[in-house]
Amino acid sequence: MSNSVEAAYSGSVSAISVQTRLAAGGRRRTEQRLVVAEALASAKRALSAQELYERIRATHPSIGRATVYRALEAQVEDGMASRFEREGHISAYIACDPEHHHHLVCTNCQRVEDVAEDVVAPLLGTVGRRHDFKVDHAALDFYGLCASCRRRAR
Amino acid sequence: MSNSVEAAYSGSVSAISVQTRLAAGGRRRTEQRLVVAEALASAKRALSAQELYERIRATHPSIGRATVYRALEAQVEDGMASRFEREGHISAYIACDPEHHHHLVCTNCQRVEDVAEDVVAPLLGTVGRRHDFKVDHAALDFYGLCASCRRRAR
DNA sequence: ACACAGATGAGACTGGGTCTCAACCTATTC
DNA sequence: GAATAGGTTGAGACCCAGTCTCATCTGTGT
Repeated sequence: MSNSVEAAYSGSVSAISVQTRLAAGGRRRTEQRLVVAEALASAKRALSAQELYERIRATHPSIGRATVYRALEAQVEDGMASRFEREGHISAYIACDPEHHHHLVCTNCQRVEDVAEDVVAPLLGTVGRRHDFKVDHAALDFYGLCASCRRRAR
Repeated sequence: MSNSVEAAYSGSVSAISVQTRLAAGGRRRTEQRLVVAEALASAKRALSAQELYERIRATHPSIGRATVYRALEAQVEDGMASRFEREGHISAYIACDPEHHHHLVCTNCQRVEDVAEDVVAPLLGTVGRRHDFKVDHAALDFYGLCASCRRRAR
């Protein structure tokens, strides 16, 4: 496998932090897990496990389907990705920073943006107080049309 | 089938509005759809389609599995219920008012509360403005421990 | 280098969900 | 109330995302 995988990392998720988190909690840093993380990070949109598997197979034909599923599961657990639901009862995954867990999902182009944390943060406290409920985690996903799809629609 | 189905309705969702919405958009009012709506409404917690099917079979052994799935799907479309994801990639459903689409899900007892609408409503506008994104719908689900489970835990 | 334990790949398997189709209802029209 | 049209139902086949198993391999601490 190529070491260009490293170089492929760019943008908000640095290669170093990915390297670190790939080995979180007694997990091993394997080529496959790195490839899956890279493929997801470079997608910049929500992909199902199956779609990701097929993409990866183009360049790494020997990778197993179960490996991709397991790697995605591990990434979600370690906060490197988050999962949400797409139409048709299938899971979709997107790479993300551990601090940005809420998303704007464009229902047209499937592109995903992070929601600014300071917009949603106050809500968690408010909700907990108002309902006497200890919020552990929340899935705040907004679906709609992104700016460019809206422009194109006209 | 009994007409006690009607009587079973109580609380926030009135029998009349259910009757009306059961026939929304050229849909027909059938015994089965009414039974499914009733069973979900009286559950007061999130149930998977399979669980609901089994509950209903206890009193209506002849109902088909597909019918329950279809009825739930229709209810979600018509705003009488909403669907969200439970651990293990399965969908869970809960009856709700068309105005209350956001939930506090207790990860211990699976009970679900509605989030007060006025708490989340401002957020939709804010998010749309901040990110130049036309929010169509949002899934705002908060997971954690409800007051009574927290008390019991001590 | 060695040993241990986590990770992998292939494929069987599971089970939630969907589809098909003939028979059946519900609502509407005459 | 009979006729009609078209949505709905139940049974079971079917699909496919996701999981499990197990022999083999490989990363990691010593």
